[in-house]
Amino acid sequence: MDIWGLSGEDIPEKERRILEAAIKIFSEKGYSASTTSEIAKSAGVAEGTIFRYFKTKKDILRGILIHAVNILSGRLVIDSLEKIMTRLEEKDLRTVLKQILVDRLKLADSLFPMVRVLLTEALYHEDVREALYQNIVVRALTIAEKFHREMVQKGMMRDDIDHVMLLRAIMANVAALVAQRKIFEGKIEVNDMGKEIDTMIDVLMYGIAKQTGEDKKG
Amino acid sequence: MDIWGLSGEDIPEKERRILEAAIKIFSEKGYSASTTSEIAKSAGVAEGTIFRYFKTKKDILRGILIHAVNILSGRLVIDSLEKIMTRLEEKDLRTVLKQILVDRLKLADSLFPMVRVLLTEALYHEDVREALYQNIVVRALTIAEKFHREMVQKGMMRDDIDHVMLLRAIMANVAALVAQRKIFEGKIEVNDMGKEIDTMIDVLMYGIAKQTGEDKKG
DNA sequence: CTTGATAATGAGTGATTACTCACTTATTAT
DNA sequence: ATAATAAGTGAGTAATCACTCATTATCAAG
Repeated sequence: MDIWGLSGEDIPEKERRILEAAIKIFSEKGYSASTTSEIAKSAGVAEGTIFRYFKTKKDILRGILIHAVNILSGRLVIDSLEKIMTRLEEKDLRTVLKQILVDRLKLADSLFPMVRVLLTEALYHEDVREALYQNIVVRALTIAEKFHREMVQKGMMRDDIDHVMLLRAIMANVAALVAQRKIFEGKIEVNDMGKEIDTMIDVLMYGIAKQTGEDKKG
Repeated sequence: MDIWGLSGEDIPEKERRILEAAIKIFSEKGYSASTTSEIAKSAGVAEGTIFRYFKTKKDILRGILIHAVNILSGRLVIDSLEKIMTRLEEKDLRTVLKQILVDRLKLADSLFPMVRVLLTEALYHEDVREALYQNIVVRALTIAEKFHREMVQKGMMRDDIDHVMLLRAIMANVAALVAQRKIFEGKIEVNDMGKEIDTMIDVLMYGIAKQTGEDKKG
């Protein structure tokens, strides 16, 4: 279990410990409300040690954000998404969507602390948004466009919506499900997660309006 | 133009000025990174005056959050939503959805600074989430259930999805559109907002899958 | 105008915080 | 074993911040 997504990389042991501790503390209290002494204690190092690896407190945050964007834009997100979407072969739309959803939900669970820090900073700082946009949104849009084109070609997806709408619709639903699970966990009762995802895909594919034809539930 | 939603209410002039300034500052830099002296300067009062109206800095935030929840759960959100949803009469689903969407988008625009503060706090504090849930989610779910029941009765909406899914699908799409406009404003080009909303409603109603029947675009 | 009460002020204060640096400990080379 | 270098430490510091309070301004009533 690599909760933080900081394994593998060639980061010095101590620096990694500090970053992991910082993600934990920042994610619990927010950046400004967190203190360097707290991070030091949590990382099991002296406060001075922190400043051997990071010039300032802001630098720790920068380190986390760069990492978060790398993880999110790297193999853990885009690559696996691309893999699912390009290895379409004979799979139908429902199967592909379910793969994407289950994949993304697992990811969102494991990366949640990091994403919370990233999300908060993105809410307040244009440069973070710009990095997010360039590294994730642009790439995701490219993949979505390709996916859409192939699915239209196979006659499985509408051709009268563009890929921006498509990506937004999918991501909005994933985000809503994650938000419901993470923000209002336990409050909105969910009987069965598998069934929940199936229903969501159904709504995503066929909408909320009453269908007159009998072409659903393929 | 009442950007903050603090008009009408019976709040002393000075207190309102302080709250408005605090919303502005908190929304720009986040609660912890904002200072009381900054708020005082922006409100045009002495720093000491703030503490005649609010015992602590946390109390200012509390005041804002209470206000935000009141506004969001009060006439500006739930009431207008209820009005649209209950005065269905002969309107079709598309018209109703469009009314809801346009309504909510205008609202999100005007209340954005307040919502940003609320959202950030909700990300980090369980009690804020609880207040949001009890005052907004529960009430919205009640309205959604009623709306769904009536729409099913009219044969305009699917009866095999529950109202939780319905509300989530609608809110997710609204949130995604707002997020795109506010967070990535200008980055993702949008040709025409009216057309954008129409397409979104279409996707919401009929989904992304290719339809075989010819019952769309009613 | 005088008086009493209330509202507003901003210099001052104790607490907290990010960051430094003189010193200690660990590691490596010879 | 010893020297040289690097890594780690934590008490100390200057700056900042939320909050206080003695003083001043504003206002109302007689």
